Amino acid sequence: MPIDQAYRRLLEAYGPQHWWPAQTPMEMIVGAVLVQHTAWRNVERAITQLQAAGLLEPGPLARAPQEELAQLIRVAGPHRVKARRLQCVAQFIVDRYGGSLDAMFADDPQTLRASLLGVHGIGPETADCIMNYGAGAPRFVVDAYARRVAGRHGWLDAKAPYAAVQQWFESRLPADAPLLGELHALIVKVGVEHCRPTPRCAGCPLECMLPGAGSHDDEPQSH
DNA sequence: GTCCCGTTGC
DNA sequence: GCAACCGGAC
Repeated sequence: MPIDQAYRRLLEAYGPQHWWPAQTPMEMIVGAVLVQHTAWRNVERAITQLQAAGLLEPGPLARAPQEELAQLIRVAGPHRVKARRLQCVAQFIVDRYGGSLDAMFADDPQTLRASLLGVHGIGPETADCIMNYGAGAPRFVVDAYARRVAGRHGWLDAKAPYAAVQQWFESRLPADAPLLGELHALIVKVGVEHCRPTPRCAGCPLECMLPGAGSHDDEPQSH
């Protein structure tokens, strides 16, 4: 069972990440949409803009002029696409739960996840971010980094369907929302720092877990 | 030029 | 299955 060992190594190396980095649940949801295929650095700037404009609430966000909203989040990549997505999510919260996130998170988890997947702009990864970090459901968030790390370590096929990758992780770990949330955060960190498109294995906390680790003679030695 | 904590539409 | 969305950082 390499994954629980990997979790311990990452936690030891990096410490708790305390995700999701947000002041409120709505900010968390907005961040989860904005971060799609975008560097987090730019998402932070966009959220600051939305905060200043008073648009980190479902009602105001849903009612804002789309062009205006798009300009505010311009820094976060495909802004017109994401403006539309944010408003769909905000409208969903208003329509289905009267704008109350407490009401939304009190809904049955399986029902809520299915409903979220029906909202334009929310795919499986974004839905699971909201389910774990928002609703406190024991869901592992499968992102490109998780696929990359797992694929390179030979744990599974990186191109497997979302549900299959998620099942691989969840079946090997406790059904514990904080733990699964922490693992996702740690995997993002190791992904940003080491498991990049071109791997930077030197100094990686998971270096010694690579297939064939210790059998190579071309690795820089640290002692 | 490549890549970024994806999702949608063709 | 794959391009479009898009600006910023390296």
